[in-house]
Amino acid sequence: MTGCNLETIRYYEKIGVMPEPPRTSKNYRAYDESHVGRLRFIMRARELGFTLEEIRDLLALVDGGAQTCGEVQVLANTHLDSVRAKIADLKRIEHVLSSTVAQCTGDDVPECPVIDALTEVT
Amino acid sequence: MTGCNLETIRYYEKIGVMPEPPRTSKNYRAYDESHVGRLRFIMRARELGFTLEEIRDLLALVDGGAQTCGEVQVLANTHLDSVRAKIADLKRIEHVLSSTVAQCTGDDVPECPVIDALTEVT
DNA sequence: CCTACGGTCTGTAGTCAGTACAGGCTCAAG
DNA sequence: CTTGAGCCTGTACTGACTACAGACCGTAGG
Repeated sequence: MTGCNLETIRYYEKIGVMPEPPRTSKNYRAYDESHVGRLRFIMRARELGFTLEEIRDLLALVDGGAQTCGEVQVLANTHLDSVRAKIADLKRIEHVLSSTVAQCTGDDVPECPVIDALTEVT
Repeated sequence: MTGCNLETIRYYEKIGVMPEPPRTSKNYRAYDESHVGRLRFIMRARELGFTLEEIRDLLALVDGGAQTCGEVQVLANTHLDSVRAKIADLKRIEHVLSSTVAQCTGDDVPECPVIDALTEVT
């Protein structure tokens, strides 16, 4: 229903972000709509890059039933900051790498600007 | 000399990207200039986001002594592609997240666009 | 009824790139 | 001689899963 890997769901159960569902007589997990909704919530948050720890915090607010927009906003903004920091990091890497690779001849010669950049003594 | 954590160097030795250095009579590792250069190479490559597996490949080329600019360029471009893919991913996340958070009132009310987006049934 | 094939169950081990000890040896300064 | 710091090995931990092993269960076909 959710497209989530089965073992991932059980992992979520083990670390406590998914509740333990009731069992059938044969000990099979019997999920209902509430579990599906919960799992979708987790999956969407994961897609947005939230860690399971952050998701735990979000869920704690929602489960408490007394979450406020302000509280959620703080969590989301913290995460947004870390996403932006990662983008900045990767852009810096992209810049260095692409300008170095651009100097490659790509030929069958041993001299290579990429190797030079990595070997530099400075 | 390199600023690298000691345990990290030993880890690199264990996984075979750093060579086992000769030992003193008291079994201490005795590094020389070549080790320092090697470690700096690894550290620079790590800073550029290369995985240790990719670094292993780069080092294999260099160690063979017969690396060509073309071969290195292929490895670097593959990595560059993955960096660009990550940037695109994060930008998508940044966009969704920032436009959702922008709708927050930040007030002491339970209604929250972020929670709504994560809970959506669609 | 029997068998084969797929599903679920638990539990453990592996991934990546390190970090953090525990328990022991060695070295230099005071 | 003591103290503190360095090094040694080895193991366990992180996050977010994935991949089995070995056992049980359920259904379809013969």
